This record gives sequence, C-alpha cells and structure tokens, in this order.
Amino acid sequence: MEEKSGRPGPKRSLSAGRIVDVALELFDGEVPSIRGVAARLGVRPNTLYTYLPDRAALERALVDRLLAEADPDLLLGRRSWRRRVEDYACALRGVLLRRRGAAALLHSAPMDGPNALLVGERLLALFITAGLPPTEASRATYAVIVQVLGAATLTAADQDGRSEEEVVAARQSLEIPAEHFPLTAQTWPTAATWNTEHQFRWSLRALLDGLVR
Amino acid sequence: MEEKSGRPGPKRSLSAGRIVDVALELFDGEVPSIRGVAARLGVRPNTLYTYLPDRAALERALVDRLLAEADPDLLLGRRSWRRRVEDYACALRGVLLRRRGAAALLHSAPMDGPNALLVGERLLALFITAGLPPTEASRATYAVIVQVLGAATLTAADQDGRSEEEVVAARQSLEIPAEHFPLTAQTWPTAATWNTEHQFRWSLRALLDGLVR
DNA sequence: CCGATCTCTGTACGGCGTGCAATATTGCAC
DNA sequence: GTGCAATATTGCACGCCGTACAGAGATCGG
Repeated sequence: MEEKSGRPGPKRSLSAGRIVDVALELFDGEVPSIRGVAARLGVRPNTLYTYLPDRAALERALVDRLLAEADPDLLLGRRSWRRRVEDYACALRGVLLRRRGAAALLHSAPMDGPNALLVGERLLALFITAGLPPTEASRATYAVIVQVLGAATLTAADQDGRSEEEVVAARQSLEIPAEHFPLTAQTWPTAATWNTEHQFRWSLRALLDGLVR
Repeated sequence: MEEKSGRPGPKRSLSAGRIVDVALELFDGEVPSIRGVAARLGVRPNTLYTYLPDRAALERALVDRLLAEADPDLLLGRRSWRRRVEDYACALRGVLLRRRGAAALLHSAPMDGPNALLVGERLLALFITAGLPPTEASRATYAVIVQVLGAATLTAADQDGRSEEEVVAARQSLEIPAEHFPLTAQTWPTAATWNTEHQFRWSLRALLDGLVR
C-alpha cells in the first residue's frame, strides 16, 4: 500500500530523518561524529552515506531542526508586535542555549531552509504591521536575526553549561585592571550581566526602538 | 645581554608568538592544524606542545591577534562618536571577512584578551560621551559588539570567498515560492543585499539610534 | 666535569571523514 | 520460478587529526 516505488534492492533500514533524530539526541555542544551516530544506530559508519552526501548535510539538516524547536507561532497572535518578536526571540535563545553549540552551528551555515523562510516571512509581516515600508522591513528583519543569533552565540560560548547565576558570579569576580581600563572596571557589575536574558531583552528592545524610530 | 634566565637545556628554536604568526599566515577559513603549522615551521608536531598547552590555546591566541588587525585607534579622534563607532565596526567587519572563518572563531570564545578589553573601554567612553549613564553605556557596548560580530559571522558564512557582488547576484536569482512566502518574495531584492556593507551600516545605525533614543 | 633541566624527536594510540570493491538482498521481466 | 539489474550495507583502507610518552641530545649551575 504505502510501499514506495518498485525499485529493487534491499529495504532501507534507516532514513535521513531518523539519522537527524539521533544526531539531535546525541547533540551536546558539538555535532556528533558520523561514526558516533552510526554506532548509536547499530550500523557501520558508511551506511549513513546512503542517506546523506556528507557530514555537512547532516549539519545543515540539524540547523533546520534546531530552528524548528522554537515555536514560530509565537510570532502570531494578537499581542503587540514587539511582544511577539521578543517572545519568539527569547524562545529561540532558550533553545540555542539549552543545546550548547547550536548557536554557533546556526551561525555557520546560510539559513535558507523552510523553517528559516517561515520565520523571516513572519518577522517581515510584523515590521510591515509596525508601519515600516517593505524595504526597511526586510532590513529590520535581518538586523533582528543578527542580534538574536549573535547574542545567543556569544552567550553560549561564555556559558558552557553553567547556569546564568554561575556565569554572572564568575564574571563578577574577575579582576579588571582599573589603571588601564577605568570605565570598564567601574561598570563591571553591569558587564557581568551581559549574558543574561535581561540584557538580551534590553538590547533587543533598543534595536527595535531604533528600527521603528 | 638579552639572554633570559640561566636555565639549562637547549635554546628554544621557536616561540609562542612565532607559532601564532605562521598560524595566522596559514589561516584560511579555518584554524590550521597543529601538524600543518608544525610542518610549515619545519618541526615535528609535538614540538609545538612546548609552547602551547593545546590547540585551544592556539585558537585563543589567534582570536586576540585577529582582533588587533582592526585598528582600535579608529575609536579615537575628533569625529562624531557615531562616526567612530561606524568606522571601527566596518574595519573589524572587513578584517573578519578577509579572513574567512575568523568571525566564527571570534564568536566561539569569550573575548577577554587585552585587545578585547581595550575596544570595550573605548566603546564605553563613546557612549558615555553620547550622554548615556554608565550602566546603559555598558549594555550598549555589548549590544554593538553582538551586532558587529553577528553580522560579520553570518556574512562570512554566506560569502565563502566570493565578492559582495557575486553574493548579491547569487541570492537575487534564488527562487522564493511566492505562494508560501509572499512578503519574502516581494522584498527579496532587498534581502539579496543583506550581507552587504551597506546593510551592515544601516543596521548599526538603527541600533545606535535605539541605544541613544 | 656532573647532574639537573629543558627541547625536540620517534613512535604510537585512538579518533575522524569517507572512497571503493565485495556481498547480500530485493523487485521486475520473462 | 528464474535470472537480472538495482540497491543497501559491509569490510577494509587511506590519510588526516590531536596528543601522550619515553628517550636523546643540548645546555646550564655547581
């Protein structure tokens, strides 16, 4: 019934989707190795090459999956457009921080998967709602993507598995040579919170202010 | 005369600095391998471990070198503070794009080297000049860093060695399914220019507007 | 001159991505 | 049913990678 085409050869024991599934499951800070994924699937490494051209394809597929873990429907609804952008951005940030290293991955490949397009479309709609002409709305969309991914990547690198409180405490106790960097030393209590969700929201709000000024 | 301490053992044939030198020279999209650097130095790979604890240390050292390639003095002078931020940001972007992959590298390690601190201090001073209270100036500094590194990283990933014109042309000829993403399709000519310096400056200006609103 | 100390090398281990030929399995045409 | 062509999976191999470890040679203070 649901047998696909009448092509000869043995049945496939896997699928690209299943491979990405377990790669995602194994994902922890880094994209798992081909051999690691194969081992978890109880299969020789080369078997994966039946389903994927190379490791880069696995990475690309992972990017799209990860993007889908933040619910794009947060960009819909009847809340204010700013609220929706903020909520979605925070959700995405959360996903990228929980999956350590995911941010760097997202950042390393051009995002042209279907999920990326969907998010772009909805951001675009939001900015047009906010009164921007289409051209500026497009630019604003990219600016927001940059800010969200950039912040998530830096925070993920700095965090490295620790909780937000631990990271702040660790930074707070850093010694800044006040004779060379007086302003930095003076404002260091704030700089210690650079990688918090609070700072994330603050930056995002500032950017949105500037975009619709 | 300049002989260091009277410590036994043969003279060192290298130095950490020299290693970073040739690593930078060999850098092209990715941090060169330990073995590659050693080969270029005419030495066995393990020799490098006399000067560096591990490969991560090489990466960290490279980050600081790369950061220094954009002249921090661009943040000084008597031009308007906005102009200085913009000029420095563009210079840094240029460095990160010329050295493909450098952006991702900068982004993957917490930046706490001396060069990073210097840049931070000067940005801080600029925002205080602009009238922000110290706490907000600190936050603004980070927001700018995020935007610059984020944009450079995404652009570097998308560019992959091609010129700006080639990238724009390639994106322009992409087919966007208008029935699913009407707004995206409509504004695609703009989206094709997302990774240009022009868009970079536009986003940065918007962010600065929002920061000092 | 001795012994301590340090640099550099030889060798090796375990991991990686992946190319290639062989093997086993299947569906289709006859 | 039988043979054929297409296919999935494997075994093996290659050339990379980072780096641990022990030993050889150089260079110093005493």
